Amino acid sequence: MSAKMAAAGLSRDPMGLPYVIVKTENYSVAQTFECGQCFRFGRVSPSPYQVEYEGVAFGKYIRVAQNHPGEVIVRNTSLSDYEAIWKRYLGLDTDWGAVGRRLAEGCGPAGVLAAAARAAGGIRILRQDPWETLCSFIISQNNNIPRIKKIVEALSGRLGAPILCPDGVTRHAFPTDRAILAAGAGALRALGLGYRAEYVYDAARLCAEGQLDFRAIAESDDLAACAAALRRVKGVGPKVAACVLLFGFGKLDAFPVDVWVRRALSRYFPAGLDLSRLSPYAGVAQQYLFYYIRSVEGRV
DNA sequence: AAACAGGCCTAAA
DNA sequence: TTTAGGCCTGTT
Repeated sequence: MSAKMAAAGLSRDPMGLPYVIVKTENYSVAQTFECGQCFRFGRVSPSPYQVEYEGVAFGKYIRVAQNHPGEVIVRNTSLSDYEAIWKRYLGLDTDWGAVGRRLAEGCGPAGVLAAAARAAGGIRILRQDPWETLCSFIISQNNNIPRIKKIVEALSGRLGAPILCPDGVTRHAFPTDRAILAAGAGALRALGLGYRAEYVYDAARLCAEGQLDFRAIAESDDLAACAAALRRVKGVGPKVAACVLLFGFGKLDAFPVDVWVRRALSRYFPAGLDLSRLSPYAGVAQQYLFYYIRSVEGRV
């Protein structure tokens, strides 16, 4: 994976934004940001690029653009921020070819998983901020993606640190645990979280009290233990815990089972699916399946 | 207008 | 250990 700034003196694109071009393989920016793993990115349209998404992560505003599957353009970033943040966030430090080969050998050339991999193989699992991921997927429960996005934006806009962006718009970071704690559960309810307000508040409380050790989770290889740690937060069950491990910690073997995946499993694998065949990348297969059945059902 | 949305909690078998 | 209701809120 190579990243380079444009040559010296050309470090800004025609719109005046500093950018980095990354060579890669079979990367779909659209699938990656539309597959439901993150809630703060949206399509930029019109755009001089074939596809372009914009959003906030790790307290910074970026745009991610693409003209073909072999190249990703990260806009509004310095090279050092790319190396320190975006390379990892965008999954550009992972050998996805190896992931694909392992999944292919686990599920064979025919069958639904192979079809799903063909349809959704451009997806990259993002490595999002664990705290933001935890809150976002608590909010996601019994909820739909447009409203999840709306709530996360409301939370950020009200409680997150402002970010002045090059287009003159002020955007906002995702709020810290302290900010949520200070706001109180009532304020969260007023922002539209509904009964999830108490859950997010509880997450903030545990974090602020040091009862939730993200570093320990990040360093552990014991998925069950990691999930158990996350489930100490009220409102975090098996599905949300798995999502946080997959999308917030890059634990690619975590396998969230939601209504869609449950549907896919019962429809396509009535006899059951042996997840160990997909290990240690079962979560990637999960995301392919999720994307696949939703596209079959016309939801994407 | 009843049901549903990338679940989870509590109570009860 | 598994199962039944209830839950904020917006949309269809």
